[in-house]
Formats: sequence, C-alpha cells, structure tokens
Amino acid sequence: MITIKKIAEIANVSPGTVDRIIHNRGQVSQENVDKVNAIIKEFGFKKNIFASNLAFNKKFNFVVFLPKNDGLEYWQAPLDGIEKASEEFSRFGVSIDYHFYKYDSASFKKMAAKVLELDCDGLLFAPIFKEDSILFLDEFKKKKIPVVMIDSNVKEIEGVSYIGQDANQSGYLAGRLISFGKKEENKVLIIKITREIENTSVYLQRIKGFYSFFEDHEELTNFKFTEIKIKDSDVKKLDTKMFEGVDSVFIPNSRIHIVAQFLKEKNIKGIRIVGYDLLKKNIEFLEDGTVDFLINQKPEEQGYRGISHLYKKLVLKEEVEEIYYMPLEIIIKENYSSSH
Amino acid sequence: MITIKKIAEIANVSPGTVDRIIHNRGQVSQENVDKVNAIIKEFGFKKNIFASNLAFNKKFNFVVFLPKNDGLEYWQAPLDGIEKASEEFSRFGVSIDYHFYKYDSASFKKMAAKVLELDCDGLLFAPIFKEDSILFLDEFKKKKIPVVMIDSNVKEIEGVSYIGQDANQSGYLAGRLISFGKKEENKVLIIKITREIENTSVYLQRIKGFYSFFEDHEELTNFKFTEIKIKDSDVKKLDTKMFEGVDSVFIPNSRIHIVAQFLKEKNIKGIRIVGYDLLKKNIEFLEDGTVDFLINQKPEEQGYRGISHLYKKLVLKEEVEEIYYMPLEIIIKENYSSSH
DNA sequence: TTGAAAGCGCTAACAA
DNA sequence: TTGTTAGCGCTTTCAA
Repeated sequence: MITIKKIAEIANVSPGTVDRIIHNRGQVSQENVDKVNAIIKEFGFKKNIFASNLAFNKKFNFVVFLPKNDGLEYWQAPLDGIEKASEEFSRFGVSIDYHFYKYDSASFKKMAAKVLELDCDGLLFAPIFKEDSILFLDEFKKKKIPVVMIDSNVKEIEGVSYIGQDANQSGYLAGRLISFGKKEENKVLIIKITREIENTSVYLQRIKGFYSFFEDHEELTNFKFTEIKIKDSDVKKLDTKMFEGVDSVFIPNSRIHIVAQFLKEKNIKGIRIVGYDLLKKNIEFLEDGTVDFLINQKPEEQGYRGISHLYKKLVLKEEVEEIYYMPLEIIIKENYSSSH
Repeated sequence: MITIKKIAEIANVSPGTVDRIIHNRGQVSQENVDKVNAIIKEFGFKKNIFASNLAFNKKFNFVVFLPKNDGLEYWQAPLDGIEKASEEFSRFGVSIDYHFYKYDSASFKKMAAKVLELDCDGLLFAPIFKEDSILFLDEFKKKKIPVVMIDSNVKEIEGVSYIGQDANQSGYLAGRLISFGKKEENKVLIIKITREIENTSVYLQRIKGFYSFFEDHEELTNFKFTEIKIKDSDVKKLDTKMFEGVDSVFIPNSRIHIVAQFLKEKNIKGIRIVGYDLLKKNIEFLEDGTVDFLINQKPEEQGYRGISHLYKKLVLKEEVEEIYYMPLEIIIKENYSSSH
C-alpha cells in the first residue's frame, strides 16, 4: 500500500503538496495536481485510517434527537442501540448528546430550535411530526452536517439518510399473514389505536399496504374489512360486540397488546391477530398464544445503525448508503428468542 | 482520556515501563506494576486504537477454509459476505487467503493438513465433516490462533467461536410453520435429499427439532409423519404416489426446489412446503407460490460476521461473544425482497 | 529492571 | 505555490 510520502517522492513534490491535492485544499499548480492524481490512480492509494485519525485527533459529537421515552417502552429500544454504538465507538472519539422532545408539536418546536443552535458533527433524528420535521430539516440542512433519520422517513427532504422500515411493504406483509387462516368468509377488523396527537402517517401507510395486498390477490375476494379508530385514552371503548364474527384483527402499530389483553380477559378465542413491535407486553401475548404474528422493525438495530452510519461517514470517511430498509421480520413464538 | 505518557508522568516512570505493564511483558518491579495499575484503574485508561495499530503496523492474515463452491450456489453466499468484510477491513491491514475442500472426506483431510501448515492470524472454518473436523480443530488449537466456525457447530470442541443457526430450534420453527395449515387430519412428508457423502448432522438436528415441536403441542395429535430419504443423484425417484393425501412437506435443507419443481411439473397443488435457504431456485418457487415458507439462516451474514469477529478480536482487541446464533428468519414472498 | 527515542503515516501550521 | 516539520499516542528496539 502506497503512502503519501512515497507519492511525494515519485511525483517529486513534498508530502504537503500531496496532502493538499488529496484534500482539495487548493493552492497547488494544476501540473502537480495531475501528476499526483495519476500516481494515486496508478498505485491505488488509500489513506491509512489509523494514521489519519491519530493525526487529525478530532472528537466527533453526534446529537440524538428523539421523542421522550416517558413510559413508552417503544422509544427505549433505539436508545439501547444508540448506547451500544456509543460505547463501541467512544474509543474512536465519538460522543453523543441527547435531546428529547415530548410527544407534542409545541415541545418538538422548542427542542428543534435548541438543536439548531447546537454545534455538532452529525445528527440522528426521528421525524415524528411530519410538517414540523420538514421545517426543522430544511433549516438544519444549511449547516451541511450529515443527518440520519430513523423510524419514519420524510421523503420530501433530499440529502438526508434514512434507516428504518418500509411501512407500506410491512402492511402488505401483514395482509399475507392475515390471509393464512383464510376461510369461506373472512371478517377482518383493523383497529387503529393512536395518540391524541396526530403524528407521521406510518400506521396509515401500513394500512394502505395492507389493503393493497388484498387488491393484488383477486382470489381473496371473500374478505370484509372494518376499521375502528380509538384514542389512546379511551381504550375502554373496546367492546365484545366489535369482535362478533371476526376472524382476524390487524393492529397497525405496537398497541396490539391492548387488544390482546381485552380478548384474553373476555375469553374470546380463535381470532388471528397481527401487529407490530416486540414490546414486552406484546411478547407476553405472543408467548401465551393470544397473538399470532408480530412484525419486527428492529428499533434497537435502527438506533445502532444510525450511529454506525454517522461513524462510518465521518470517522472512517467511508461511502454509506442513503437509505437502508430494515428487513421485515416475521416473529412468532418459535423464533422470538433467536431474534434477540 | 488518559494516555500512556500521562500515566508514566504520574507514576514517575517511563512510558516504556507503563507499556510493559499494560502488555504483561514482565521485567518490571512489582512496585511499579501496582503503582501503574492503580492509576489505570483510577483514570480508566483505554488505549488509542489508532495510535496502537499505526505503531504496531501489523498486517493480519485470515485463512478461510470452506467447502468448494462447485456448482453449489449454497456456498457462494458466505463467500460474498466474507469478501464484503474483506474489502471493508482491508484498510485496517486485513487480508484473506482462501482454501477450499471438495465435498469428500479425503479432500478435506488433504486440505486440512495444508491449512495446519499455514502461518496466519485467524481462521474461519465450516466443519462439514464432523469427525474429521474435530481432529483438525484439536490440532489447529495448538497454534493458539483464534478460530471461528460458521454454518454448523462442533460443540465438542471448546474455545472455538461459532456463528450460525440453532439447527434444532430452526426445525422446531418449521414445525410451527407446518402446523399453520392444520386440518382434521394432517399427513406430513419429510423428505431428506442428501449427498452421497454423509456430512454433519445439521439436517438431522432440524428433523429432531421438527418432531419436538409436535411433541410439545399435545393438541396437534392428528399429524402423521412419513420420512423419505433420497440420494442427491437419484432425485428421479420422486413419485406422485408419495404425495397422495399429503398436506404438507418439510425439507430439512436447501434442496426444497427439487421437490417444488416436481410438484409444479406434476401440477400437484395445495400442499404446504417448508424448507431452507434463499437459493435462487428456491426463491423462484417462493415467488410463484409453490413454496410457502423458507427459513433463512443468512449465510452471507454468517461469512461477514465471521470475518468481522476475527477483526474485532485481533485488530481492535475487543471482547467478542463466543457463540452468536443467527436470527431464524421466516421468509415468505412478501418479505423476501426486504431481507436482501 | 528501566529509560530514551525512533518511527508508524498523516495532518496542519509555519516558513520560504 | 511549495516545502518543512512538529506532533498525534503507541510500539519496540537499544542502551543503560
């Protein structure tokens, strides 16, 4: 492997000049630029990352900007992954500052303004509120600092990386899982249990994907769908009547345990239930057989990969993919433990 | 973060002495050992991996010892992963030598002898022939060089890492997948299509796990099992009669496409088929609906993680887990593309 | 048993 | 525009 010094020798210039060319710092004659570039090409120079970072001696500070995990297990998982990455990369000079926003637009805006003031080298961000996030990202992009989003994607913004699920496809997959138990007639319930505050439309995309599965499969005509929407605060509105004659239930988010709990309490059996995320409560109902399928979007891995993405880009100066869709994992009782 | 130089200053010794203590090179007075260790503890010293590797200036050579990929797509996947890792880590001084053995014990022994002669820093190995592999590993272990196994585990040998599936559990999972379509009476066919040469008993473990699923579920009594064994060379022995009255088929290895092909040709429909591995041919039949479930053991990732394991252990000198079981991925048509 | 110092390859500041 | 050089923190050799 050729070094800068060697290149300098061959080109008959100083290492400083070679360095300037490699880093496009300018202040070099075109003649030398060409000469050195030719040599680099010929010998396939790759800079020694150990030496580079040692000399560079830079600390990297990443900012993590996520919803606050108040009581919600869901947002703990990416944090776990982030912390794992943080430990792993701390020896490479990576440190992380955390900023959380509460689950409302006002809190988001307030914290977003703060984050915009921060001096950092990279940002990991979950864009829960779409419109606000777009405003924030538009502003943040001016800083020319790499951003990676997890959990939900804001496709409207360019030049920002995304690591997370393909929400539409995951709904499509859920459609297939529901269709496994098909009978003569199939009554499918879609229960949307959401927060008071409207967030990005991940769950709507899932439902869209869910329907498109049945549209794509003409042979599955005997499926009837009913949608129910319940605010998080009045889950008491669940009613045994809703489930009369129902064969399967699709819950397009992690609240599936609420429905499972209800069905178990009321001793309603034989309904196939499909939902999302490996929350402890969901796993309980998976283990005891109330829930059949969970679709896992690996939130922990999203967090880990998010930081790892910034690390690779900034510390190792590697090329990284802009979009990484997490594999859609089908989790049942028998493969849960192997999926960590 | 404290440095060796700083420690030396505080302890009133030279950096050389601190270095000797950190690396247990001996030749230091106990007094200094204690003094320095106390400081290290107090300040939480972690050595700068950039400086360390730069000064160490060592190249790492890993040996990959796998079955030859002659015509068998199966063994290409781990190679792909290995090559990806190889590229990624080449800038850290990692290089890889490949040694392949043909699918017979004699060839294995011959190559194993060669590998034993090699001078290397780490070994990635797939122990296909169990007894021969034990002999080989026993010998190789004397070199005190880290070994990581992929694909199948040899539990009899200690101090050797493993990255791969939990074969028994994967069979158990297959049991569940078969049980999804349960009817009044269920006739299940287990078709073992294997090479002429007997290899490690991965597929037998899978079958064992498969049966234990049904043993663990007493409610599934109306399942009848038939086993058929066919040598790879005479797949022509497949017979429509075999499938009469059969509801589902379990193929405990990647040869599921052979059965799928047969069923498709003979236009036999309505049989649930479960098998292993995302070979191109298997995917074809997954896509066209002949095959319902494939269990993926991510061979590519096994290769990648194998090299990454050695890299972390040797280059970064990190602690690494001895055993890593790959998640058991359930692959159906609708999540195949997201699983890469 | 210990210390001193060269050097790993790159960066960046300073001098020319 | 170009060259020189002092580090970055650790390893290792040589001398004491």
